[in-house]
Amino acid sequence: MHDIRAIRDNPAAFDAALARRGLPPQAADLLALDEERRAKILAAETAQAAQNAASKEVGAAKAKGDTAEFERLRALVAEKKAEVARLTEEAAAEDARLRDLLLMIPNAPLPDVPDGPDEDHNVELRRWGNPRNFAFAPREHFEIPGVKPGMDFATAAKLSGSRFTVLRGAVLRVHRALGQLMLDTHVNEHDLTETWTPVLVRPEMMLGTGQLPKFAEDSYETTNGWWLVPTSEVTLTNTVNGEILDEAALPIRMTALTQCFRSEAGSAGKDTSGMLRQHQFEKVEMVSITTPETSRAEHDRMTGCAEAILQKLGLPYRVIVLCTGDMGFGATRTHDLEVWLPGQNKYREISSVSVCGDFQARRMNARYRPQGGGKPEFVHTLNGSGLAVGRCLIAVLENGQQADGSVELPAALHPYLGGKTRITAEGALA
RNA sequence: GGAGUGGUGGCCGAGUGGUCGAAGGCACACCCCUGCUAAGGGUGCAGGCGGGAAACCGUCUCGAGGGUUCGAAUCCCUUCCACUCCGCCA
Repeated sequence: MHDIRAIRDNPAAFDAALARRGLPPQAADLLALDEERRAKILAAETAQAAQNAASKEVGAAKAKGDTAEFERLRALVAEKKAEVARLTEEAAAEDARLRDLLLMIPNAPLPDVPDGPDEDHNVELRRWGNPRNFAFAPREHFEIPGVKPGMDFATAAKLSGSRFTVLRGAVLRVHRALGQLMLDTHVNEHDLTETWTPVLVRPEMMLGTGQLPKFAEDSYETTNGWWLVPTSEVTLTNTVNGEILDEAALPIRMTALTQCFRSEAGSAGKDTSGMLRQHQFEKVEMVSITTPETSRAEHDRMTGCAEAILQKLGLPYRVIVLCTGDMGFGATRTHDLEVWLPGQNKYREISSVSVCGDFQARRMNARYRPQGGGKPEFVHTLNGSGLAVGRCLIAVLENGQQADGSVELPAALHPYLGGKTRITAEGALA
């Protein structure tokens, strides 16, 4: 959420930021509403002050036994009270209107984010690793003979419908190993605190991180008003919702392995084969809570944490910075990691690492008290996948596939597989 | 699901109709003393909103919403949440 005072101070900068997102200017409308709102507040508070003053006099009049004056003041208070009630209600309504509008406006891109309308204008920052040369036509993950017995879409469709997968045996073991490898790496080597959270949350939390109110159709709501998290960014980030933290406690670095639930509304026809795009998937998430001064450096650090996983697995990838038109709602800058999928012969997103500035913090009212005292300030928040486990499984399978239908697994996984190194063409761990 | 208790400032914790935005403690900041490793003293220190160049002023907030009253953290209603006991249960 944007700070209305910042918009007041520099409306042109605000509209320029919107323009970079491909949105029409809104500062004038917002500020007009803000004017109205402040006028209402002033009127309401002036009336309130009058009522309070009269109230005090009432007490004095009563103490003196001045009945006439007492009754006169009583009437005055009653009159003011009605006026106050009307004006405060109007002021609150203006305030809510303004807030509702602000909640729907995306974050401003940082200056060094490339401009562009869509993903074609994203900029590649670097590549790591070289795609294998296959002496045969590499298959997509769900076509690999050794994978097929462990990846059952028909049964999943019976149970739940499309965009679900049933995993079994060796493939599932690799899936589980990947999650463990990621968590261990982040905990042991990156100093993140492993955290286990609910996946059902109150709507206020979804509002805090920005999924609500604008993107309600992308997530699932339960019959009693909980929401299934589309990412544990929601729970990890909202752990500081409403808090005033000591600066000394920052940065707070968390990681979690959770189920994620997305309705994938609007993605009909996209990635319908395999388990690339699912309604339910597993993801290791990273979240950092920092001061404003350190959030940019933290962004690079977090990007590195995600890259480390792909490097351990020997999976070729590239890092891109999303252009203004492709960035998510709450981000000021986003790095996507795209892993090489030989079956598709392209790089596909496997991680997205964003620095959100104080955008989410303002929604959550999450602050810290600066060292040396002073007023609380909003924290900065960052989140990133480290990594999407299902997509990582796909990458491991496709990159490790052999001509005979078996899959060679990365050495980093072997300890998590009881020393086994491959999936046979028949689907067994060996 | 049944019965009960409770929600106060960054934290802990007093406060049961007016003099309370709120004692005390902790934490934190600055200063003094001491002189050395969980010593002492002093001062300051809730947050939001609005006005103001600023000093500062106004206003709201004691989970939330509503009510009683001239006046509510304190009384009443509703609601949310937490905890305890019982029941059920992975």
